[in-house]
Amino acid sequence: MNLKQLSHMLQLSQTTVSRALNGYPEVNEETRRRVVDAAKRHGYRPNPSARRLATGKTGMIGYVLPTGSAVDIDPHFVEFLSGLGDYARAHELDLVLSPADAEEQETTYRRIVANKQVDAVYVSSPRPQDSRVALLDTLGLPFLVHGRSDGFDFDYPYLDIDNEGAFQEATRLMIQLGHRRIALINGDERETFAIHRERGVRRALAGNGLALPDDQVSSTVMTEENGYRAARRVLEGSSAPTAILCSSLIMALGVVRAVRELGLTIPGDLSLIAHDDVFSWLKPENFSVPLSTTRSSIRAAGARVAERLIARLSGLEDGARGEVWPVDLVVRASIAGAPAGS
Amino acid sequence: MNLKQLSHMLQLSQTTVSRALNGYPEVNEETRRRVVDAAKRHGYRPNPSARRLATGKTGMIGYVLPTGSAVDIDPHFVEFLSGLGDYARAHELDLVLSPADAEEQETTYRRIVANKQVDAVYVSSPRPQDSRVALLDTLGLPFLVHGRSDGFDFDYPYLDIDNEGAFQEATRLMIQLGHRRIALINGDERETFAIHRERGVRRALAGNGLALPDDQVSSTVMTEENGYRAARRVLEGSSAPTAILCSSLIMALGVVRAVRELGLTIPGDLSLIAHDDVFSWLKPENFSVPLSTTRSSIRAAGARVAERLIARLSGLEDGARGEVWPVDLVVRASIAGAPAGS
DNA sequence: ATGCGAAGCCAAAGCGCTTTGAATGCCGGT
DNA sequence: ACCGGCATTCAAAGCGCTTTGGCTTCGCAT
Repeated sequence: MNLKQLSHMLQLSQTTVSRALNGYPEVNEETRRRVVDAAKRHGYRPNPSARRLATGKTGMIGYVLPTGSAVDIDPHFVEFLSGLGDYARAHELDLVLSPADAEEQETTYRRIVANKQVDAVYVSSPRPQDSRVALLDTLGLPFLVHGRSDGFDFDYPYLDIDNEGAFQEATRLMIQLGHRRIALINGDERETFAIHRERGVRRALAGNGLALPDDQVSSTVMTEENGYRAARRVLEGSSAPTAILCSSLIMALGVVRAVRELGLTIPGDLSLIAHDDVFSWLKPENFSVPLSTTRSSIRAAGARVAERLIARLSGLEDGARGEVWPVDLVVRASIAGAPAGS
Repeated sequence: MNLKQLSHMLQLSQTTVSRALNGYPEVNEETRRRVVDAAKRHGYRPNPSARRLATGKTGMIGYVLPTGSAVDIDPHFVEFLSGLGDYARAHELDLVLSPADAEEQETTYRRIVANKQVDAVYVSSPRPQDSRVALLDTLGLPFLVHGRSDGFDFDYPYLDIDNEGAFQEATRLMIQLGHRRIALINGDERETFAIHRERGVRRALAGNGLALPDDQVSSTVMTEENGYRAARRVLEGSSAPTAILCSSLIMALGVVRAVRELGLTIPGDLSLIAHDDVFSWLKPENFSVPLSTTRSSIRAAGARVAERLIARLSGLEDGARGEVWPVDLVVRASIAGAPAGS
């Protein structure tokens, strides 16, 4: 059943039927009712390919997926996707993943713009002065950044959490508990979130006349193994920390392993706070010593990104609004006062 | 730059240019060269929307993403996606994710077929007699199943690993080590892979005159917490197992936690083998006691699925071939002879 | 009576490609 | 000299929608 058949059946022109269905004003309400009704009864659905060709709108949002044999997609991605999909579903909005060489994403972005493959894209894991943001801005493709890219002289729409505030808060708490030697086990230092978190830690320390020595901070891809290595390094160093801030639950697994291997205990010898993106398959309360966390649901962020993207496509949202979510600090058993004599 | 402009520039008809570019035989080789050359020089790329409308082909593959507030996308998905994307990238093949209510995927499948949104789809986490497989078969949309769906009287294309063989092998090894009470901590029992794994365990046990009591098997969503609970349950039961087979590394984390809490040791009191889908962020060799595993890279499977899908679209693969990969059994420190007197 | 704007509808022209059906020129065969 | 056949090429007809520009009709002010 296509438009031609439907309009013929209704004894109307395609123009009128099309307009009736798309909510244009220049059609009699009575007529519109007839049309809408008939369309529903016959299960008419406009052919998206045709509509696309005519309007240039695709009804899809895109994401350029960095790939490569050496590239591992972050497990956070899937959680984000859950939220995004959950929201998008209600709007029958599909998501197009365009795989690209991680080192050469620009051509892919250009391609999807030239081909008008999607109406908008979202960008994740941004870095300062992220080239993708600059590119999208000049290409004019609507986009939304999950995270933030500092250092631009123009505004752009983003959704981020208050990484700096969260880690500042967590650090401050450690300090209040008497900790003086605090280490940071962070994510990839090239990414904005990691930079913000480190800044938060430094701020809190500086506010109390303390510092974060370079050898007390590690910035690597967030795997269990890297968490373990970083923890061993600092804990076996000459001035072992009494508190550690960690950027992910997965790294925290490694930290806990290192602590155990060294015969130390949490929170007796070491206090630990990690960031929790909220996974269903790994929960901080289920660590052998329940983990204190800075918590923010990445899934909720996914839903919000979908929501804003959809708003933007339907013209409800414009401008380049940045949105920053506060982060919860959840205290559990993994922190305590600094060990005496430290 | 569109076809019209290009053909005008070449003083040729759109027909000929189109044919030259698409490799049709009825065009002079000399002409073809000219056309191809000019197209490249001017960076001409056929508009996919137009091509789609004309041919019905989209150049995209699809995946119906089950969503819902209670639905958690499996972290395995992202690893699979890495492989898929990595392969698809080389072919400029995009992937369309269509979110659907987990309980009502059929309408979504029907929609993407009716709209001709993709050329083929892949299906994952199949169950026996999976309705999606039956549906796709009748709808005539090319598809490939990652995993297997037993119980159909027709053939369909799939890529699966030998779950039964892997767990049979692992169980047999436990038996050879003297274990007699073996428990299974499995994934969702409704999914084929879990059924096959359980079957593998039972086969091996039966082959040695042993059985798998119902209270020694647990089948739940593969989270750390569920692994922990299942482990506690069996280990605190009246006839605690001396060996456990576990369906995922994440669950194994929970098992290890339970073991530790109960004051037991691996492999002294308990031998453990888990299935490893190969994640970059959590490796079996990094468990406090290195974990023996049945290993199969889900990422490689993703790449292979992409490869076969592409072959199918270009007409290179037909038929309904099932492909089953063997699984490696990797022995590490987590297994040992059954404790004396057990 | 005349003019005019608003409401409502329509025919037809795209969107940019593929593909059908036909035309042209050139060859060897009879 | 004439014809069927092959190699090339082209004009035009879709694909199914949106949108432009126009055409009626009707009510109301002039």
